[in-house]
Amino acid sequence: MGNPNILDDVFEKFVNCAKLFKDREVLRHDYLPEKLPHREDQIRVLGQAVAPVLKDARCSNIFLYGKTGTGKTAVAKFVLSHLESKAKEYGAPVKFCYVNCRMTGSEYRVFASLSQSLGLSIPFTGLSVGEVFDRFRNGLDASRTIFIVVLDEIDALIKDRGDGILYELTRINEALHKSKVSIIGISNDLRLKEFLDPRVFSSLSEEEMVFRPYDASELRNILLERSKLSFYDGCLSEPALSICSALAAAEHGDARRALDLLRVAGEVAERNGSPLITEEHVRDAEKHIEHNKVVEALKNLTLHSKLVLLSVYHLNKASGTNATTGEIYDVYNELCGELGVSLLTQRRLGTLINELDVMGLLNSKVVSMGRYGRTKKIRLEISRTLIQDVFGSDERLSRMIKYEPKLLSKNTHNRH
DNA sequence: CGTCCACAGGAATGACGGGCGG
DNA sequence: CCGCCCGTCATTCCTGTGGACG
Repeated sequence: MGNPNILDDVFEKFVNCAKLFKDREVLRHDYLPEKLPHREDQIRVLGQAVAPVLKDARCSNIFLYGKTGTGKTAVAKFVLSHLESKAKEYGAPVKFCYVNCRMTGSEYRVFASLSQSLGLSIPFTGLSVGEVFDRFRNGLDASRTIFIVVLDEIDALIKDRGDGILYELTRINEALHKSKVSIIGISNDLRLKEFLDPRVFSSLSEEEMVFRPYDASELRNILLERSKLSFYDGCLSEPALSICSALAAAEHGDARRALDLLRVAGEVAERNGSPLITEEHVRDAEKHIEHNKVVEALKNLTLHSKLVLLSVYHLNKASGTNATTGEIYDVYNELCGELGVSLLTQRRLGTLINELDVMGLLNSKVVSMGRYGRTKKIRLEISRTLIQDVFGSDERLSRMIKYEPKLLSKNTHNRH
């Protein structure tokens, strides 16, 4: 078989080159450090807010706002884990449950997850939401605890499912005799209140905390702390550290982003056999991360979404101008015909286009062409070559890349 | 100034695979 | 095994609309 020397080389290089990583885990964003620099105030305030539970009282419901990577989740977990150990010390019957609403996905699973943390077993599916809620309530009351529910990324749940779950939760205390519930809501979206029933909102944010984005120097400190744990001494160059924090600061002060950059930069450096992480490696890392995200997104699309993208691909190439929904539908129709695939409605196509827009693969904006109607102008947001690269490996799709839609030639009645 | 195009995008309603309790 | 409910994807039907044209 083949040529073992090649692999030998790779392994050899890996083992021999200076090791950079002491502990890679530290740079993951779900790692909870012992210190959260620049969040001392928030920790203190949140700590004060939840402290009453140690004296058997319910604490206020609290809402944490802030963009991604501003430390909301970290602060909440940090405070609660300390609270938990304090509670043990005092023998206070406190329990908490952390749920990430976006990951969890639905009301049903949120309640299932809450119930499980109480030791109740809830089937994956099969029950009505009401039934799960009842079981949760009963189980909770029986457990005689003060229960703190952390609902992270709550905006994701509310935006497409409404505030029913929160309404139920805010009222649950009325039905409890031996237990109490407090809610800590975490939202990335500052406009969340607009989506909420005002009654729910006011009961939910008895207290509010806003997390400002980190600035470059704060990010720098955070990275410095973590890099001490994750890399061996002297492996990280000053300029690399600075550029990491600057890049992440430019992107709404996202610490998560900064940590990702640093970790990937480390991996790049390691692969290059460099004993030092340099500015260059960080820049490579930036491209790398972006590229990977897009490729992953492209690969995971459904066939129809891919065909929509390809339709835009063809239209943009042919006319040089932006495509409209109608044109896309025509070309998409043709591609489906070529592949012998049943086609979706135009209505459905509209939502697919919006989804692709949100993912940043397309750019669409509504424009009115007056007498000639109202539509969306759609443009590809990613390079054509990337589409060719990713879709080219699929036999059917690569045929559709080469295919020249007939409609393009006769469909040249473009005004203005 | 009203008309009317070419859609946008909300609401209601299936169809369907998965999974439950009984 | 049946009847039921879940969540997801899709269709059907629908009302809404910015602005160039006449």
